[in-house]
Amino acid sequence: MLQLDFRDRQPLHEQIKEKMKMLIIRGVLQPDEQIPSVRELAQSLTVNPNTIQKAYKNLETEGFIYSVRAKGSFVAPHPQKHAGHHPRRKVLLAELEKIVAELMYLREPKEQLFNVIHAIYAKKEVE
Amino acid sequence: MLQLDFRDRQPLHEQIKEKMKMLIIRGVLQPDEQIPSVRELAQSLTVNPNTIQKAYKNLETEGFIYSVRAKGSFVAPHPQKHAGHHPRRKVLLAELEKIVAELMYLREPKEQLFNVIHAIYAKKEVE
DNA sequence: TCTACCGTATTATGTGGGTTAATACAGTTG
DNA sequence: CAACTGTATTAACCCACATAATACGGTAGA
Repeated sequence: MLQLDFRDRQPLHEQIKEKMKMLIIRGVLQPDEQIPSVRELAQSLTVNPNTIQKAYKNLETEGFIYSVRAKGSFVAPHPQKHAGHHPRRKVLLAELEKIVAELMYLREPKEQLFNVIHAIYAKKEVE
Repeated sequence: MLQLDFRDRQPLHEQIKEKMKMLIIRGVLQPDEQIPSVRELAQSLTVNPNTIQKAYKNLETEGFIYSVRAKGSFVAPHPQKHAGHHPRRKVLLAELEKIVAELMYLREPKEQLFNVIHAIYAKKEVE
C-alpha cells in the first residue's frame, strides 16, 4: 500500500503519517472509509505495530482520521469551511513562505509557481 | 544575531542553517559579505563550535556560502539565471505541492496563496 | 617572527528519540 | 468463545545530536 524508505532519516512514523495524509487529501481514501488496522499495516510494511500506532495517533490529533476502539480507524470527514484560525494554517503558510523565498532565490519564474497551485486546485474540483 | 530554540526537536545546526539561509535569501546579508566565524558564532549562541561548523558545511554544500581556510566564511553570490536542473529545485517543488495540497484541504482560498507569492516576489524587486 | 585568528579534523562521551519487542487490557463482532 | 480491533506499558538497542578537548595548516597584522 505505502512505500517507506528505511534509509531516510525521517522517522518511519512520520513517513507513514505524511503518505496517509496525502491519500486522504488527494481523495484516494474517502471519508469514513476504513483504513488498515494497526497490526495489519505493521505487518505489510514490516515495521513494529507501535510505529503504526504513533502515526495513527498523530493523524487523529491533526484531524485526518478517527479511531474507534475495537472497531478500527477511519478517514475523517473533510473540512467544510475555511477555518482561518486552524492551528495547522499558520504553520503551513510559514513553510510556504520559506519555500517560495528559496525558489525565488533560485530564479524560479513566478508563473511556474502559479501553475503548480492551479494544477492542484483544479484536480480537487474533479473529485 | 540569530535566535535559537533549545527546546525545539529540530537540531540546532539545522536551525542555524535555516536562519542563515533566510538572511541570505532576503538580502540582509550581501554577497561576499563576511559572516561570523565558527568560534565567534558558537560563543554568541552558547553552542559548541562543532555545531556551527556542521551548519556552515551544509550551507556551503547547498551553495549559500563559501569558506576560505584561515580567512573566514562569506555569503555566496546569488544565482544569476534559472537553473531548471538544480538539485534543490525538485525538492522544493515537491514540498510546495504537499503544502498547497494541505492548504487546499483546509479550504484555504487559492487567491490567498497567490497573494503570498506576490508579496515575496515583490519584496525581491526592491532589493 | 610572533601572535592571534581563521577553517577544518579527530576522538571520546553523554543524552534523547526512534524503533523493536513482548505483553496486557478493554471492547466489538460473528 | 474466538478473533479481531485500538490502546497502554515496559525494557532494550541503536544512532544522531551535542558537547568537550585537542590538534593541524594557513592567513593577517603588530
